[in-house]
Amino acid sequence: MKPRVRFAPSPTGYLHIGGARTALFNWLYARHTGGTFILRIEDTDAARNSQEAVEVILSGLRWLGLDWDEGPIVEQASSLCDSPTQQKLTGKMPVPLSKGNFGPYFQSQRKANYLARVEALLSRGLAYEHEGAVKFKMQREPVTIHDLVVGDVVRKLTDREEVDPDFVILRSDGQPVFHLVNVIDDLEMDITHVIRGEDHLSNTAKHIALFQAFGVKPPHYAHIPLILNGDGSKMSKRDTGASLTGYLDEGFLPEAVINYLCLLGWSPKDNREKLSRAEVIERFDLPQILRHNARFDYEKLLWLQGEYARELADDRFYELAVHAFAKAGMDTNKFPLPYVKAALDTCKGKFKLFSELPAYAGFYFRDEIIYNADDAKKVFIPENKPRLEKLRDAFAALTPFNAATLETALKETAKQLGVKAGVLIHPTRLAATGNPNGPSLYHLLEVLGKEKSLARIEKALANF
RNA sequence: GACCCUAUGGUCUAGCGGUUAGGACACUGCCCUUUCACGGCGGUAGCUCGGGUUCGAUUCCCGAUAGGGUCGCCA
Repeated sequence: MKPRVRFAPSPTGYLHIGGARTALFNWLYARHTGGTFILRIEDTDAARNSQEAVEVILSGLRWLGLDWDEGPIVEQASSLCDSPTQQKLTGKMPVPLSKGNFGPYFQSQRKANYLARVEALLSRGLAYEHEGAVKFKMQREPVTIHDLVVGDVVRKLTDREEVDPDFVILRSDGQPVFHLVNVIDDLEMDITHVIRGEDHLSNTAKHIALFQAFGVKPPHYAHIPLILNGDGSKMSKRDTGASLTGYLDEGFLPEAVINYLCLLGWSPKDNREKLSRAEVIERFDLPQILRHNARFDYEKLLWLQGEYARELADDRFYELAVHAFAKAGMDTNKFPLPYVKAALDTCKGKFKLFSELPAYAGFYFRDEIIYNADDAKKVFIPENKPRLEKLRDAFAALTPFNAATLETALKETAKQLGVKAGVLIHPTRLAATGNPNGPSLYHLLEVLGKEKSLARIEKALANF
């Protein structure tokens, strides 16, 4: 039988990076084994449940490219959309729809099942009413959990459970609780493998007992280690970097995020770090999952981001770049397309995050150049003024105004002045871009064109 | 507090009784580039501690310590 695995998030309005990793591992296992990946929305908590909150999850998974075989049906959304909440999942759909033969995949639509199951437990004496709620009669003996990652775990009773091991499965307001619905759905959806965070390991004893009460063999469990903050503390909602959406907003590439997430808690064991999606699917399996928690290393993610950013196909690179400028309030559409492309070509491979791009190359699309104060103090000095004037004259005489002629002219001028090229390069760069670093000076001037370049040098001369 | 999981450089990891303990990120030196980035060649830095088992432990066992998790009418 082909594995049936599921990712079962609850719509809280954001998708935790650890949740995304759990989804990824489930998806990878399904794809590796040729099994089925199921997305189930655990929206039993009506207070927190909303269409927008569901959409945060769906758009997050879509952005990562984690497609599900069974689960909610959604409209296609642009992978570039920044705010998932702006996307309309169900503008026309009052009730979320599902695909798959085990639906619906929203727990809010499955309540009758839960109540029937509770009735069955009640009638068989396996549960009882207590202060208006229904409690499950939990066994008093230790439960052995056969975990595919951790191994056999004998879960003994805690001191509290020694007093009362039973737990509520139906609240006094009639709402079923997580442990119950989670088990019933896994059971009714024929889930074969439950891959989830290690934070569920202790509670698995309850789940196993519930499966047994329903007379069904529990699924295989695989508890994966947690993702911690860089300082080793628990990564909670308010920590920066905890939300998947944040990475989208910062201009990360989904392939970089996916690749990095794979490396947290799983290893291909052959020293490979950068792996394509197909390579990971081929190599991924439960035994290679590690048992200890991993700290999130933003720097390493950034490295991977740079790797993928450098090899981006031109079309996608332009699209993402234009989008990044638009987000920063700069409309590149006001400029001729060849100019925009030429400008962006000088930046490719030189920056990592698209959110950096407006600051890195904004000078191409802005008339007002704001000089970096520290650098201006260093290079806009009196002895450089006549040098820059001489260079301006040399540039002004250039007939083909391109990178090659600019370089020759600059070096020739430097030679005549008896100074190193850098003495001319720095003030010129600052005049043209306002920054001490950026794309190749000669190429950037070529893109800017003779008129603009000379005008900027002229303007800088007034600042000495 | 009880119960559970875990422990290799700063971080992610390879290792599965005998290795000069390997790789990657980060840091750093040099080269390349008269910016930045990329690339190339080097470098600093590691088996948490204490007992066992063994001829021999990073590796196996026990304990301690540390970190994380669970003990809800949250999920």
